[in-house]
Amino acid sequence: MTALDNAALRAVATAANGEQDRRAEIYRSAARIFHRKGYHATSINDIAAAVGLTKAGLYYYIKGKQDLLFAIMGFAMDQLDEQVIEPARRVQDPQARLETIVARHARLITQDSSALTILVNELEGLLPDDRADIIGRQRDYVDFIADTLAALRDEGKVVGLDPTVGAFSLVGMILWISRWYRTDGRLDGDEVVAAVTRMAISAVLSRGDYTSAGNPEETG
Amino acid sequence: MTALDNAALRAVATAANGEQDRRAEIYRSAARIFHRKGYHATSINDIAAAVGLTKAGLYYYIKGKQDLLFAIMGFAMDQLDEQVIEPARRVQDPQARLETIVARHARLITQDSSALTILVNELEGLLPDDRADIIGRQRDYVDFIADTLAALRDEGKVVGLDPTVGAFSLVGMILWISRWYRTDGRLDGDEVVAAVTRMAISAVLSRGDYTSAGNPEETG
DNA sequence: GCCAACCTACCGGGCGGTCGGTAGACTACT
DNA sequence: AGTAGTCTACCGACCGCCCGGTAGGTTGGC
Repeated sequence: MTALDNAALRAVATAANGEQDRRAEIYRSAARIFHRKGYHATSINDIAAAVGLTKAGLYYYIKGKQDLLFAIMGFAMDQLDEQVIEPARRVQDPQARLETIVARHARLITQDSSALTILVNELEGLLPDDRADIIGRQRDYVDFIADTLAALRDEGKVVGLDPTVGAFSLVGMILWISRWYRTDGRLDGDEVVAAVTRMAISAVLSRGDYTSAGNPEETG
Repeated sequence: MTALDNAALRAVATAANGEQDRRAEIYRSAARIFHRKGYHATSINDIAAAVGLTKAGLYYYIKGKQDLLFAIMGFAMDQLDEQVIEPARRVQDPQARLETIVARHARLITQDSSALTILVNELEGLLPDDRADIIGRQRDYVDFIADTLAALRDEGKVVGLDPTVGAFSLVGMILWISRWYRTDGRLDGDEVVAAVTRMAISAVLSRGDYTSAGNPEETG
């Protein structure tokens, strides 16, 4: 029964896909499950079952649970490099560049948040060397945004905002999308991306007439 | 040796504290470790060792790992209710109320982010009933912010921003603080709170002269 | 003598990971 | 055409370890 089902599924999969992207299917499934349950709460058996293999069978394709995690995070970081950082680097005007960063990052998340969310939530599951690698790449990304904010400050468009704090805050706003955005929700992906991008730009650009509403009790 | 050390530590602790806030010390330690390593990666032994007990000794005070987590999250949610929501409810003016929410929530995080961070990161470690409880209280909080944004929209201070998206985005910005803020960093807690509050308000308030910098390549 | 506040020793179970296979497709040689 | 060998893609069974949790003490202060 189960053997037959598995054989049937495998036949379909083989027909649909090429032949050796079975490994890709494993990474995709693992990312989905890590995203849903968390790295530590996910067992190798969970992943094996999700791709129709036994645990031992799965180990034919992967080296271990930690390598699986590192590979997923590396993939996510590559996505960020290729789909966000590189395109944004080609935009000269700082404000347009910032819009590119936010919009592209947000769009990646609305399209498939698994790997990108794991990237920020499961750092402590990595081996020290791997963690250092990923953290370094993440810091580069934040620095890139901070540099863009510094350029806006030099243009006079941003006043009184620490570029690093600004960069972190924007990143937080963007990453949080994966926690509340639902594909079948009231707004579609493009609307969410547009709304968040508008907020992000508005958050950093100075407005000449800004004044606090004042808050008498906010002193203790 | 170890027994002596433990006894010494206990003596000091007993002298310093009252008598039955040993339980509070356990919750505080557990929150700190859950925050650092994550719930699933933390063993009962880790917590026991941190408070100078054996595992069995720890079970004299707690009912189980899951109850410990739920208690911590409940405590964090209580903090949010008492230190953020209730004070903000007493502020009538919508903009001042939003400033109160952001500033107070951000300040809680810069002061001690453990419980509040666990509150958002370890939901899937809870039993279904407990999870439903916490999620409900979290939703109430987001709705409270969204209502405040809706009030600002009615005043004409916010234009074209979906209150729910706005609320989620602000929450994301605030929660992310716990990931980058360091007590010994360049900026102190008050500066961070002020900067984030200013950004949050600026993010939602409309500016008459806003125009996108335009982004030709951002169409595919 | 009693009770709060612990301890040592243990339990069943699930974990990541490995070992020794083997069915079957595909070649290689006769 | 037959058959021996080889390699890919898996599986069942197992390992040692550590987990959350418990049973049954022991001890020291009242």
